[in-house]
Amino acid sequence: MSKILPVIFFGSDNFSIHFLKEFLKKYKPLLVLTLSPKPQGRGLKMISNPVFLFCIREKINVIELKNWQDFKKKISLLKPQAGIIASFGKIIPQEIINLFPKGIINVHPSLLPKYRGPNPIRETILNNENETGTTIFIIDDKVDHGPIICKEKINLSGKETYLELEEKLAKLGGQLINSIIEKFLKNQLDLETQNDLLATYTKKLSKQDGKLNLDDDYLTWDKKIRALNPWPGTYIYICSKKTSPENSNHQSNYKMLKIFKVEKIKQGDLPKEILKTDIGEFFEFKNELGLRLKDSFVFLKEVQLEGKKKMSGKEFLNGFRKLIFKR
RNA sequence: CGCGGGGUGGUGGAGUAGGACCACGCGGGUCUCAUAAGCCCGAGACGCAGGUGCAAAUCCUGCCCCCGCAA
Repeated sequence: MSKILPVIFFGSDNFSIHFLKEFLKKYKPLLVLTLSPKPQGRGLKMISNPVFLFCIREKINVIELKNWQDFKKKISLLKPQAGIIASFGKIIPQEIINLFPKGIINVHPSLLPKYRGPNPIRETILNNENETGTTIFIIDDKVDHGPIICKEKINLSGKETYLELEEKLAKLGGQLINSIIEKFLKNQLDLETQNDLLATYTKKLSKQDGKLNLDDDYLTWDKKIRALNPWPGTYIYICSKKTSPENSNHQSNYKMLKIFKVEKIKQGDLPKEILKTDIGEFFEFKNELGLRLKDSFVFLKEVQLEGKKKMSGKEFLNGFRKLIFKR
């Protein structure tokens, strides 16, 4: 049986859900607060937050944040001791923080003070770090800045994708919280101030950051593909005109081709003609779609053309062979 | 009513009114020392419902489904 703790949980995405799954093995929060649905997706439909749906399914008290005033009333009813945040997506006003006698603690997927800010997991992969971890700290008035309760390191193999690492770090966060929360509520923990001199910051990413260049090397592609999927996505542009595109390179002649998975080919396995392929050119080998990069040859294993479904490189080749080898 | 693309054999595509085509896969045959090879033969499809036309995959109307962008 889970023990009910006098805490309120704040979360709004998959990281929060992975965390919650771990947390719920031992405890239950008084309440989960998530963000209210906003118009999104195709047709701007209202779609409930995944955390909201998760809590309904797990039969946990959950409310959507309408405004902070309403939430204050909720707090005065429930009288929580502390708050726990895992990827909430909104800054909590100081006024609200003050209503929690023990404060609010945050689960952050990096080894603070490194990788503060909104994208620690993605940037960790992009920078090819060989270690990362999860940090539990108490929030204050600056982003990811408060005193640290505990942190735990994990080693990276260089093969992790965003989704894998997100799940792993969230789970670790749950385990850490489970091991300290009761002591925390009894004020039995020592805190460690962050050394701001060692701090690094991550920035918001945009679609633009997912662009892959045909003349980049394999490592760059690999890092981006692992770090930037499913969002913001990694892609190249290919010419979509069937007949001689030479007379015009107008933008409408190009379509975005998302690239989800590539696989490096040993050069020794390739025949001579293919080794002569120019950088950035496609080729066909053993019924698979290949692409020559700056320093290597890869198979495109999983791709998606604008407006089409995600498909294997092989399937893409079946239909778009003429488009790709028009020359 | 945010913008846009699309539903064609098992898979991915071409095809804007009159023989449904291509690639891969599948079945059979054949060639080779051999092949994720070649050659021959074959099965199998136009999302649903109406409408216009001598004739509809193609034009019109309604519905269902899939997807990209933007946020």
